[in-house]
Amino acid sequence: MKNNTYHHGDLKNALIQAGVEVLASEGVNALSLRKVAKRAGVSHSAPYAHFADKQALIAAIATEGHLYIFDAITAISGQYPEDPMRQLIETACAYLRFGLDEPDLFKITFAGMLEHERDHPSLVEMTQKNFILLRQLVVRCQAAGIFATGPDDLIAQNLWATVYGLISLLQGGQVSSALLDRFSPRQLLLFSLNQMTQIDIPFEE
Amino acid sequence: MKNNTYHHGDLKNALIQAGVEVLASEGVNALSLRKVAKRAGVSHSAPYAHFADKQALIAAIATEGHLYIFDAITAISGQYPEDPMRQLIETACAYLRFGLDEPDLFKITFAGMLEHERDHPSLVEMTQKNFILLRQLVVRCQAAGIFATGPDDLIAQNLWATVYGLISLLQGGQVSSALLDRFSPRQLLLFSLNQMTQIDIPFEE
DNA sequence: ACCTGAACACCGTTCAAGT
DNA sequence: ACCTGAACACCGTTCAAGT
Repeated sequence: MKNNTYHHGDLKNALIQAGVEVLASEGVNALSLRKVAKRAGVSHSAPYAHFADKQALIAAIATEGHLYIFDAITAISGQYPEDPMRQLIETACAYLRFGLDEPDLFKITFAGMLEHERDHPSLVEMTQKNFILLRQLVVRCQAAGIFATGPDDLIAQNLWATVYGLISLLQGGQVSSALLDRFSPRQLLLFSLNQMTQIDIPFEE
Repeated sequence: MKNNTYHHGDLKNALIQAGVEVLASEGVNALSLRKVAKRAGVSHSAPYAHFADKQALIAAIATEGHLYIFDAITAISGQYPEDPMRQLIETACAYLRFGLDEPDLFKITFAGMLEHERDHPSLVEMTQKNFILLRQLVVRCQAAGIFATGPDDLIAQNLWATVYGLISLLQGGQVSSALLDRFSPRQLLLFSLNQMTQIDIPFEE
C-alpha cells in the first residue's frame, strides 16, 4: 500500500517497458539508461539495482522482442495447420511487419547490437527457440516440396538471412525508389521467398 | 613549410582515415568525434570546420567503404571476363571478406546507420554505383542462365539482401555454432547463392 | 580559412549514504 | 533490498576568440 515513493514492486519490468517506449518514440540512438530511468520515475542510478549495465537492459529489451515474435509465429502455425506454404508466407510477413512497425525494437532484437550476447542466457534461449520454430517450418515445407531436401538448419539459416537482409535494407532506406515504386515491401519479400523455393509463390494475396 | 602546427593541408582526409582506424581497433561504439580529432592531433572542435556534425563524418567514412568495395568488385569483373558464375561467386566473397575482416567499417558502410542518408549526396552516388555494378553482374548471369529472367534490379536487390543478411548474422554471432562447425562462412554463402540460382554452384573451390 | 578553449547539456558508471 | 545524490570521465555541439 506504500505506493507513493516508487517501491512499485517491479521497477525492472517498468524499465524494460520504458525502454520499448523510448525506442518507439525516439529511436535506438536516444535510448539511454538515464532517460529510461527518468521515464520510470526513478533516479538515474536506480537501474543499476536491476541491470549490471546498459548492455544488460538492451539484452532484456531484445528478449522482449524475441518473445513478441515467438508468440506471433506460434499463432500463425496454429492458424493454418495443413498449409505450410501459407505458414511460410505469413511467418515471413510477420517479421516484415515487426521490422516496419517497430524498426528500432526490431534492430535491438535482431541486429546483434550486443557486444557479448552469450553473457545473457535468457536472450540466447529465446533466440534458439525462435530458430527452432523456423527449422520446424522448413521441415514442414520440405515435406510439401516447397524447399528442396537438405539440412533443415542450413535452409532455415538462409531463409532467415534473406528475410532479415531485406527488412534491414528496407528499414535503412537502402532499397532504390525505382523498386519501391513498382513493388510493395510485401511483394519484395514474396519475390525473395519465391526465388529460394522449388514451387512458385503467387505474388499477390 | 609551416608544418609544425597542424596546418597539414588535408585535415579532412586525416579525420576520415583516423575514423577508419578507430573502427578497426576499437569498434563502432567507440567512434567519437573527439577521439578522431585527438588521433589526428587537433582540438575536439576542429572537425567542425570540415564536417557539419558527426553524421557527416560517418557519411564520409561510409563513402570510403563503398569506394573500397567498388574497386574490388570492378577488378573481379575484369579478372574473369567470360565467366559470370565465377564473377558472381568472387563478388559475393569479396563482400564476405570485407564484412569479416573489417566488421565495423562494413557496418558503417552498409548497415544504414545514418538518420538522413539523402543529405549526403556523394554517399548516395557511391551506393548507386555499387548497385549498378550488381545489376550488370545479374544481367550477365541471366544471359548465362544462372539467374532466371526477370527485372534485373529486383534480382540484384534480392542478391544483395541475401549476401548482406548472411554477413550481418555472421558478424553478430547470430549463426548457430552447430552450423559453423560444419560449414565455413564461404560455404554458407555459396549455399545461399546456390539456392537462388538456376544452375548448381559447386560448394568447394 | 582554419583552428583553439571554454562552456553547455547530455551520457555510463561508481560509491557512499539513506530507508 | 532498493533507491538517492554527488562525483568522475566521457560525449556532441556551439561560439567567441585567435592566426
